[in-house]
Amino acid sequence: MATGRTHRPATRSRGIPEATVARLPLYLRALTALSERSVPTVSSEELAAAAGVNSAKLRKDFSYLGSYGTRGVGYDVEYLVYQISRELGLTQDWPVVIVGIGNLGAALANYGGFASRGFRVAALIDADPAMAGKPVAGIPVQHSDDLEKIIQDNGVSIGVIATPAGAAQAVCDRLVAAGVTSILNFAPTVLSVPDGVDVRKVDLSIELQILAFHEQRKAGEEAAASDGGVPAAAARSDSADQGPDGDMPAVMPA
Amino acid sequence: MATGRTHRPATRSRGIPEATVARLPLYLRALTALSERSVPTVSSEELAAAAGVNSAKLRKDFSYLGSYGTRGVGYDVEYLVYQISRELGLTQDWPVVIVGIGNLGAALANYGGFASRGFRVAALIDADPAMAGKPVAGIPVQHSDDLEKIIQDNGVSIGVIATPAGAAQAVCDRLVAAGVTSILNFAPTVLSVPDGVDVRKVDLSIELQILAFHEQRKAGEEAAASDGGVPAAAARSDSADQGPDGDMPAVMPA
DNA sequence: ATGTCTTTGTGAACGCGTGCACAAAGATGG
DNA sequence: CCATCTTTGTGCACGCGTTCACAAAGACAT
Repeated sequence: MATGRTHRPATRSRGIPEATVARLPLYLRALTALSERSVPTVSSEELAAAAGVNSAKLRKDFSYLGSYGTRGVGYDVEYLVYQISRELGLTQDWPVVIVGIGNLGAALANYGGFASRGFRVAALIDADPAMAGKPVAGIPVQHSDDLEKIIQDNGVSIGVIATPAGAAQAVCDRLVAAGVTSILNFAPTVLSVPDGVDVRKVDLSIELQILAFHEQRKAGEEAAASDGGVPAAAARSDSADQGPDGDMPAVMPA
Repeated sequence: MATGRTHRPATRSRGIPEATVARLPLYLRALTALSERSVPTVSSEELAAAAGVNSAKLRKDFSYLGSYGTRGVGYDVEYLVYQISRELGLTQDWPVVIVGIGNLGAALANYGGFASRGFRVAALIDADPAMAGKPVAGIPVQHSDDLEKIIQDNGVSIGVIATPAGAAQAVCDRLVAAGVTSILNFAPTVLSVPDGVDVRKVDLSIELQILAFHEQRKAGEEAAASDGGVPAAAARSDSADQGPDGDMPAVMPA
């Protein structure tokens, strides 16, 4: 997962476990693909394979939504698409603002999957006056002075933060004060928000570091295995290597 | 979290829980900020607040790495930065390739936090011949025909996929065949990989849908609370509303 | 050297999530 | 109408992760 939730830890919503909610979009995507191929029904086994999960898990997930399957047959694709969409709240329109129209913000604005399911980019906002009026993805960028007005006029409740880390908390505070209650944060910072506001973060750097951890471990194991069983910490022959298992309070490449 | 892991489910690496590994980058970021402000030591309480976690959790996380704190005082910032960096494998250099230089790929290439900690963009790869040679973020884009050679020449073990969904699995297969063992996937698809290869995914669409779920729930609760206790599904006055709790196997806005 | 005070490190309990394995349900064919 | 076969829905057990609460450890003052 390239993400981690913040806040709202144990508040099981209407009995649907958080882990299940996180998988529903996955199922929905697989089901939509089946729907486009006009497949009428699908078994838990097939759908689970398409979504990359265990079939028992999938069945249990669906059981939280209700009994939508038919034993001996499987699930009706269209029906399930509708039920999951409704459960996720995708049968209504969600206006979204993107704040911070740099490289990433522009990429997000252009992202097709954005508009595809109930989400609509209501406005693009940037602090740079030079950006104001310039169209990105067909939408004119507006200056952040008007942030509050934009939020209120469009009834926006979901905000995307794609600003530099330094500006993120201030933007977040303004969004929340203006009425936004869900935030998707791409800035590499921990945001603090009042209760009742959901924050999800997407952090490239964290994901890479997690991969590096496992990568290092794989390299170490492999070296140990071919060496003769010594559980060495890390042993890569390429690239400059620091002390193998040093304990010195050294400085870092930062 | 804007992510979910795939594969390597229970394989506790060297005794460090996966959940802890996922938090180490967070601690590292907070510690680096302290280090830049020349703060010598920090207590678990302070650091936990900066990282947005519980202090007991933080102490337990650190206990997996060893006893690096001093009772009555706290943790030495520099020392801890080094230990976590080493544990995450950031004391070595990780060449990374980005495949798919569209809006998102370009944004990633330009992302500063990329190079900051041990990661180096070794190459940008795209399937479009028109892109070949064109510099993005100061690095010339190379054609995907040369993918295998690029991987091998640079000793790349981490690949980032930023292609359209349709191309992702094919790119993934080629990366893995060429020797990549860790993949960060931005394409909205489930990738299947052989054992021993780690995949982490970052999926904007999924994150938004999770937010929408909670948002809908909040709106419902609020309406129920002000209405008189009926647990209605959703009741927003703005924007067109579908049937409130319909059960019909209807079609979807897709 | 001794006492006090702060903060770590961890034992233990609890809750969530996962996966097995099977009974119940329904379709299908004779 | 009955038997068989497929597939769902779920009870149950297990393991991971989180949190509490406290004993042990060390700093610091006297």
